Amino acid sequence: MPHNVIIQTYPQLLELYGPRGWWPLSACNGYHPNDYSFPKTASQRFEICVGAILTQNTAWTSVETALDNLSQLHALTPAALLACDDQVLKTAIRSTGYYNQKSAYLKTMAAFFHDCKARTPTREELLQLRGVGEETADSILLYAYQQPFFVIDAYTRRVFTHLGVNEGKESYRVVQKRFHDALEPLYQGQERILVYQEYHALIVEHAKRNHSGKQKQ
DNA sequence: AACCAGGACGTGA
DNA sequence: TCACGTCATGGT
Repeated sequence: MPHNVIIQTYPQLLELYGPRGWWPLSACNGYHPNDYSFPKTASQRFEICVGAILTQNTAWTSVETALDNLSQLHALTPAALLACDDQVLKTAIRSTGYYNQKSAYLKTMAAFFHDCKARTPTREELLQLRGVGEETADSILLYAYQQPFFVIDAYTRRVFTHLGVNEGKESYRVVQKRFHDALEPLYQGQERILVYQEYHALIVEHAKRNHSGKQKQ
C-alpha cells in the first residue's frame, strides 16, 4: 500500500536526520529546527517568496548569494523590489541563473504581493503569476503562509519512485493527492502544517545524501 | 568536461 | 495531455 509507505517514511526520516527547520531565513542565520514560529514578519514572508522563485532548478547556495545581494540593496520588500532598476536586479540575482526570466518573475510577484498586502493568496492566484508553477506555489503557501499543501519536487518524485510509490511519470497533482490522502487522516490543524513542512525538508535532505539515486530504506 | 541543482514556459504533436 | 527545447550560473 503506497499510503503506508508515505505514512511510515516520515518518522523514519525524522529519526534519521532530526528536524530540518525549513524554510531557511537570513533573519535566523538560515535554518531553525524545532522552531515553527517563522516567518515572523511580512519581510520574512516575502523573502520566502523571492527564494522560491530564485531556487528554481538552482542550488540553494546560489540563492543565498542572491538574497544577500538583495538584502544589501534593501530590495526584500515588494515596494523596494518594484523600484529596483532591472539591470541592478539582474546583477544581484545573477548567481541563480535564468536572471532575465527570474528578474521579470520577481517584479510580477512583487506587484502581486504589494496589492495583496497581508492577505493570504489563493493557490489559483499564485498559479496565474508568470514564473509560479505548482511547486513554487505550494512552497509559498506551505512555508510562507502555513497552508496545508504538500510540496512535490524532483527529489520527492525520485525517492518515492525508488520506494515503489510512484512510476515516476505521474502528474504533479496525482502525486500530491497521494501524500494528502495518506497524511490528512493522521494529522490535523497546525500539526499537519508542521508535518508537511518537515517531511518535505527531510525528503530533500535524504535525496541529497544519496544523490546517485540508490537510497533504499 | 559533462552533469546537475529545492522548475516554468512555449511549442507542436 | 505529453514530450521536448529553452532559459544560465556555479559547483563537482
